Amino acid sequence: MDHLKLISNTCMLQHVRAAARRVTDHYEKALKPTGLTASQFTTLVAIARFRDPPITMLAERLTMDRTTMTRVLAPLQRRGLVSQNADAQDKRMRRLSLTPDGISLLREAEAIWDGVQAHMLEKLSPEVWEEMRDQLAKLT
Amino acid sequence: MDHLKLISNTCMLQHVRAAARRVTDHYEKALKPTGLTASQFTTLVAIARFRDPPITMLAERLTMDRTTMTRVLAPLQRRGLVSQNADAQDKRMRRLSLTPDGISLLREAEAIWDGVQAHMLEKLSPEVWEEMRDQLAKLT
DNA sequence: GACATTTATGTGCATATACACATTTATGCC
DNA sequence: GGCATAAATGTGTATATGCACATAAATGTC
Repeated sequence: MDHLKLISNTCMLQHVRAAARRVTDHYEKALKPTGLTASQFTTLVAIARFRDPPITMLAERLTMDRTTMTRVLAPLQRRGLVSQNADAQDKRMRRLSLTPDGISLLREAEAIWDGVQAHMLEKLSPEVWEEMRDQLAKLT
Repeated sequence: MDHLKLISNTCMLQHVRAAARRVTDHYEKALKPTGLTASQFTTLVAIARFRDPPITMLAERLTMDRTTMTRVLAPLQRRGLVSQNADAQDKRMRRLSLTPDGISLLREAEAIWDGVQAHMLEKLSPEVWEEMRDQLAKLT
């Protein structure tokens, strides 16, 4: 097998990114009724889970660049789903929280997630996915 | 475990995308001397491997949207690494090929790839990666 | 041979991604 | 207290990603 075929067939960069595109496609099509993108859904979940996180912490939790996080938040704030408030102690920090509309839309999206996630798990089985997730976590 | 934690911990969308960002980061930092991005490197490899492919075929091979492929090609053509030529039989098709500069830069990038890929395989082992790649391929 | 359909491609738009650089506020040290 | 440093955030720029829509060339049908 020549070198180019070796790269095509085994390159981690290519295969992990292609898988991410395919997975994104599935979830975004399902989430379409909410108008949320993949990044936006993930962000809403993280804000709800981590209770008023500042932007930098949110970015770290999602393994996302801090400045990317800022851009992802923009359409969410424009839609009135997320609000920012300066921290009382440290005025540099902007703590993020879901608005009532954000909470309500997230509930709707969570129900959709249940369905897509179940559908995706059928392709692998929950056990294989759990194992894969742990392996993916090693790619740091 | 509440629903938000379940999503955070198991969501395929989040974990596969986060892994893709991390992997991209590793490869792009290594490829920096070539000035190639992740998508650009992958694209050069595919053009070299599939011998003058038209854009749509290239996009299919890389599981990438056709219009995304068009945009990825733009900076490569601007740099004079890739050229387009209308097919002799079917004038709708634009067949892609590497220029001498493109061939030369790809050779340089391939050498870098060997190093990064080996480094990434150390995190998993080649066997685990091969298994993971096959599982990722099921996520269609 | 004319016309509807299909196929290959491009473009406008919105968001995703991250680097380099700039700004504001907090902290540490003397 | 004053100043160097660090920390949290934003902005300009370039590429990545894909949808909706548009165009041009080939193909099929009558």
